[in-house]
Amino acid sequence: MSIKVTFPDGAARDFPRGTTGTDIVEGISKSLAKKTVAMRWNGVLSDLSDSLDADGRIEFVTRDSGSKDVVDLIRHDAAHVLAEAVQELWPDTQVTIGPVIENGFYYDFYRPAGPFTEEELPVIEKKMSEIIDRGAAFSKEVWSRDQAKNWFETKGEAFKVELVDAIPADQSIKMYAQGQWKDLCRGPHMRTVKDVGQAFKLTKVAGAYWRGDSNRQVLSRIYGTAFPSKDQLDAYLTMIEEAEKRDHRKLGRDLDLFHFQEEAQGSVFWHPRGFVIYNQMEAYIRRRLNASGYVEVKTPQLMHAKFWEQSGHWGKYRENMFVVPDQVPNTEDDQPIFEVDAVGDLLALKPMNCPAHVQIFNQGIKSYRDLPLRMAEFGCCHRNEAHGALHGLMRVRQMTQDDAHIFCREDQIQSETEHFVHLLYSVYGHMGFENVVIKLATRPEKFGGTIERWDAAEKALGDALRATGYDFEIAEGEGAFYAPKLEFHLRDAIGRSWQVGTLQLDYVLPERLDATYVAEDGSRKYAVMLHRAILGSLERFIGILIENYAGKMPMWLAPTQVVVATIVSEADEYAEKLVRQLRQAGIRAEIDARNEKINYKVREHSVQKVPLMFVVGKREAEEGTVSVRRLGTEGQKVQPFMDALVSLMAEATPPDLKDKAQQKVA
RNA sequence: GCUGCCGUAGCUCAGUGGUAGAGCACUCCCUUGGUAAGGGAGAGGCCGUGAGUUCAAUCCUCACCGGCAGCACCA
Repeated sequence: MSIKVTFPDGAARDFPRGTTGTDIVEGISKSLAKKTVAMRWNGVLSDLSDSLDADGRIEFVTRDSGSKDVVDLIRHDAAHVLAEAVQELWPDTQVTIGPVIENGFYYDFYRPAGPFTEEELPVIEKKMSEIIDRGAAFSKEVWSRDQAKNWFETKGEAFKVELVDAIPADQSIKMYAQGQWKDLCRGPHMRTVKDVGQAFKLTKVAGAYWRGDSNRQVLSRIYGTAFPSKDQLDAYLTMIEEAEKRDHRKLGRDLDLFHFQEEAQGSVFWHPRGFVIYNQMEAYIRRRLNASGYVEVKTPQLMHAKFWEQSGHWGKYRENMFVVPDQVPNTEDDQPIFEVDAVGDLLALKPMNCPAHVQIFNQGIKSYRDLPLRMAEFGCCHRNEAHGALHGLMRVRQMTQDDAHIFCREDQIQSETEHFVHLLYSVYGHMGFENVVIKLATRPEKFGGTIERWDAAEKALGDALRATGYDFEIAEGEGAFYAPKLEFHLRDAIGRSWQVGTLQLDYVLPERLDATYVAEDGSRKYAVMLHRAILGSLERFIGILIENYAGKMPMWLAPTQVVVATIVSEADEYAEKLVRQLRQAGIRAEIDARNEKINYKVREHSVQKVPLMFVVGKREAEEGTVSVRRLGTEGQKVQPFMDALVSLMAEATPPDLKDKAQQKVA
């Protein structure tokens, strides 16, 4: 009996049934066999030692290819080595899981003596090196459920026992041994632990909940990363260091954009320079919304708790709301400040704008002809986020969203979605973002409404997305309880992904708050609501912008667009005149006539990331010129001031207005 | 909120059981210098807060507050 094995180049050969990948590769060439650590069998990444029982396609995974397969295998195996090292050092430590993640791997442990410390990492790394040098081969065994349970129970591995129990009955239980050490694992693995190589590093320790459940045991997680070569590891570590320099929290302080302080945790103090960016962004998005058929409204910050009961927020969202007693505070020192025992005495700061927008929709009677109604608000919302969740501008307690609600008919969902996605991509394009990840978040376990409606809504969103041609992922079960949603994610400097834009399809709120319109046939129908935001919160979006540009904001957003710097004090008067003219032209210009050398001024404004400098000395003052120096470039260009002003004005035009100007010309 | 680490001048950080130091920034003086740091002087800190140990605490212990990382939660 033989099987037919097809190679990547299309050639096919017969091998005896039960041949292993190792047999095949060794038959081809010793040098290839030496480099090969795993295979793809019919497209599935597999152990090289697997025996092959049917016809199929084979592809060898070589360690020096540097492919994602190899990197993942190295990291996965490194996680096993990490676990063995930890158990060798602290035998009473229990192992749990150790997956590969985007830039490395981690392993969660339970150590009775307490969590690991940073200081222990080098010790563990050393032990890992030893284990790798010992070079034990990986070998796979398929065990029965009882055998696996007994083995882990005997070893006191309570977490592993739970994992074994969780494996579906129809799946086999695979154990991988590396020498004496064995772990439950779905594999695959490389040939030996030596294949991991020495280009690995443990990066940090942190707590993590067992099975991601905050009610369960906190485990001690060790993060690490590994690469095929030392050079790649070093390059990665350098990249991380560089990325940390663009942390918006650091840049916010260095560039005097904003600050936080403990009396207002999670709320931003925008400094004049930072608020320029904020205002530019708000003005930009307001123009875009106006041009896209939105109307703008403003609704109350504080509303009665009864209102939130009606909207459903009081029940579902109260723990995230800031609640304020509707009472005069007691001024007696020995008395409680407030005496509140009923919802009737409470107000709440709005965490969302949607219910208030429904109130505006509900004023007067709406006809199907009024739909879609796109209602926007730069709504300032307060959410009582957990302390540990706060993160600079990315996660705040007071935020302003470029929020809007589209009230529409069921048959308008798809066209409104497409309309929105096009607008969103146009905005992201203007902001310089190309890598947008879209997720379609589908029905969660707990959901409101009917399955039919969910299916229809998910289909509408999916169809609309497909019509726009953008790729998207499905985030299974991640939808809001009332509706599926689209999430638009951007990355920060160190690769963390943040949701910015969103589009949520909501049938529930219009029904709760009675948002109806008169249909063509005269009947009353509930409107469908699309909750949508492009930037998400302005705070977060600006945080991402700062990191994306490493603080070097494009001209239209730069807090200071140009500094006129004098070389000698004889040019002061000329410089003042230029700044006046620049400001009259709407340019954000500053003068630097300090008693400092030009080198010093150039350095300082470069560090402050001012995009342009007009340097003026005696010569320029006499000739009516400026010496233009652009951030990030060497050398300068002397040109007449008016020429420089005209090109600066063009460059400082916001991208949407630039587009418009171009359209006019065309 | 949970786990761990951290908390000294505006910033970045040294440091010691006997109440503190550097560089940059800041103020003043000298210097008018042609594209990334000219020279000098000065001012600036209840060493996060509160208890405890000690003859003595910025340093040791505990609690609290805050920051950071991860988790959980989310724009």
